[in-house]
Amino acid sequence: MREITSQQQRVLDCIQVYIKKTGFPPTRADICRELGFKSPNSAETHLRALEKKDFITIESGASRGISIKNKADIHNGDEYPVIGLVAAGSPTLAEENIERTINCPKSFFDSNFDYFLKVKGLSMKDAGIMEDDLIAVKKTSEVKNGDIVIARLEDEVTVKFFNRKSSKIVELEPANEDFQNIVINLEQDELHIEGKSVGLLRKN
Amino acid sequence: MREITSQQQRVLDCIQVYIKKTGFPPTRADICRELGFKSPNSAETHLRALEKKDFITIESGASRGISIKNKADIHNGDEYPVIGLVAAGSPTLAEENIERTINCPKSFFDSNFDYFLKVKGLSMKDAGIMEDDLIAVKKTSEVKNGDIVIARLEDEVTVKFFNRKSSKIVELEPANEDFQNIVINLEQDELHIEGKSVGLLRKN
DNA sequence: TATTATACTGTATATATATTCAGTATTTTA
DNA sequence: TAAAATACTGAATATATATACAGTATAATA
Repeated sequence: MREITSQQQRVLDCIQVYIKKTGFPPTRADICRELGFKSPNSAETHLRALEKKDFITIESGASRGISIKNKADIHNGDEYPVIGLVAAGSPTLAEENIERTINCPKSFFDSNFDYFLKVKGLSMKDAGIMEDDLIAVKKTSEVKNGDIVIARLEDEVTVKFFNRKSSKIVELEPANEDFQNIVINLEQDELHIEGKSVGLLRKN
Repeated sequence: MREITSQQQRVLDCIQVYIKKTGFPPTRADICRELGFKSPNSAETHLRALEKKDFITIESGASRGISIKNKADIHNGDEYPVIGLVAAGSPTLAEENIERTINCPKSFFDSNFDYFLKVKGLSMKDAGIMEDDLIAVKKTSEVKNGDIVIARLEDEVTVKFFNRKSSKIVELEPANEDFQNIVINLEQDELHIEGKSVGLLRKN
């Protein structure tokens, strides 16, 4: 895909600033006013270019129907996405999995983290992790025994204690006597470590 | 100022959800579609009421010119004190009890809160409250059965479930079978409710 | 070298949208 | 007890807005 041009960047910035200032996106006329264009079609063509390059979406027929994409990427500030325990193997931070975002200082937990994961079930209840709790997840595959990890087994995402038994055996251990350990033979089964828990947040 | 009504709350929520979903505010017709109104004027009057009560601003003449207020409150965070479970009967928020402070948005938990309380012991472990967890405490004496309360009995501060048995009997119930209920006869013993838990924060 | 993308002006228009006016009915406040 | 607020339906309309069409010009591709 072609790179964004400087003028298109100006238009994109203009949209962002406008939303920040007013709370809603600009019209073609608004963009012209902000950037000094004399024809609404100037804004229109730039918008269509930005849409083609996947920086924005344009809702057809709707006034001010501009929406800026890649909001998940812009969490370098302090808006952290909250995602559910997605079963499907879709990339965890995909837009459609983000339930909402939480405003939170970067250094809120001792280690930097990337997103909040909403807990389903009680398999970790003895570790004080209850249903609907939000686990602060740091994306990493470097985990050690005893860490609470977010693991993906085929299409299922699960939160468990990590315990490496040998070079090829890993056990995922729940903290609830009603649940069984999950034993994984790395030669047969695929285990993907999404990250580990660095904190927890509960609202009640 | 008059309180927000339930219907106005529905409209406000609808706007919030719509913006979250699409990236731009709804039209009057959109609100009608979402909430089942049959006349755009239904949405219009609700919007004007919300504007009057200062929940939103409406840009005159602009399409989708709705902006939700109070975003400033969300962004200017505050320093909240962390205090230990102090045994002595000194005022809880006395300077010497403050271990440190945590920077956190005001509306971080659903209800406003006043300080973080660092948990000692495991008497509430089945409620997912572990040692060294930080409970977000809202200072209030208005609690109802089932609330997790911060109570002071003589010189001891404790966190338990609140259960009023009768006009003079209150039980403080732990969430751990190794602990006993604390039965308080209000005619004999003094019970002071410091506040209730509105959330929890764990760093690990 | 032909084609496509970029970067605009200028005009026109169907329709999306805010907004007013006219009603009805219930609840809340003064 | 009268006035105001709430909670709607239904119709009408001025205008805000997206969007197509007709041009001009330059730079980047293929």
